[in-house]
Amino acid sequence: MPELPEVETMCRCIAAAVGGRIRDIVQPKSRLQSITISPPLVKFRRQARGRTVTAIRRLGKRVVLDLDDKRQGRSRQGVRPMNDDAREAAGDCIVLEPRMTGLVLLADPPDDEHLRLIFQLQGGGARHILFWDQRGLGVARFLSHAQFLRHYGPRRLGPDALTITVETLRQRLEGSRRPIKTALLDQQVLAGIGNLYASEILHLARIHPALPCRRVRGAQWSKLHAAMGQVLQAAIRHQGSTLRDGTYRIARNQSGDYQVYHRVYQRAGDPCLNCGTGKIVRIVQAQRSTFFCPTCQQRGR
DNA sequence: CATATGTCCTGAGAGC
DNA sequence: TGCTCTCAGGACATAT
Repeated sequence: MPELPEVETMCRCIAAAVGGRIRDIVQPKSRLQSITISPPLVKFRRQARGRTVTAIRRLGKRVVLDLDDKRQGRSRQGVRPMNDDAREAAGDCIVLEPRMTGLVLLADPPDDEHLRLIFQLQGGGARHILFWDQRGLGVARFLSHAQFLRHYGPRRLGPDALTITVETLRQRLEGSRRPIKTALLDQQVLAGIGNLYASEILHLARIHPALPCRRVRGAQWSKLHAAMGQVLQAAIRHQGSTLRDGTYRIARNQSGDYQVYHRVYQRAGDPCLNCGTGKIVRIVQAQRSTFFCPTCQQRGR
């Protein structure tokens, strides 16, 4: 399940595709249901053909391919630098949402049967961008700038989890009755955190996942904010987490590393690596597994 | 308005 | 062996 660190890794791995011009978009024949392509492929292809990828950005858990202006042709295009604020694009773009099992790669998909979409390129440093997705819950969208704002504007997507300030984080959550873990998963609150990293972050911050946001105290906001940065940065350094199901990979034979450093996720029954006395527990919140240490993460403090 | 639940999808694993 | 069932969860739609 690609979250911020995995999607950041994908973006870095496909950066060579910047400068490439989209020749065509091909959907391999498959016995499986098609992923969601919006607008439908015929129109998508018509709009994307001939456009140059000017930048590749991460937007929360999504990959964005910025495109040059159609009317302008290809010669005057400079390469737009990667930008921290994901909402700076001015033109059309393609957004790829990996959701549960999607991967965006330049080559070596885990297998061919789940290859969903091929963006054929010319020029630039890559021949194509591949969208591979085992379960097929992923989405590919072609969006005008106005559509992009409608889909992914500040009302739909909160500030990025890597760059949000502690003040903003606090502002957006304090007073809410929701459990802190559920709130961290809400992409309107902040973008990028999913089920795995929510558990890891709360464990590092030593906050009980069921603690209502309004009960989080002053010092805990700083701890939470710091833990978010630490966990996400470390996970990026290790190129994300490849879980037991082995779905996420950087290429066919290359896994992420960060699963080795998980302290709670999928470790129910194991001793806590902080205190050594507690056993990691699994609970269910909003239909999702949460893992935590009842000793280190008490509701009170 | 805030929060909760159902739905999509595939493959793995359990149980009979 | 081979069938059916359940489960995993990101994002969105719908319900309370």
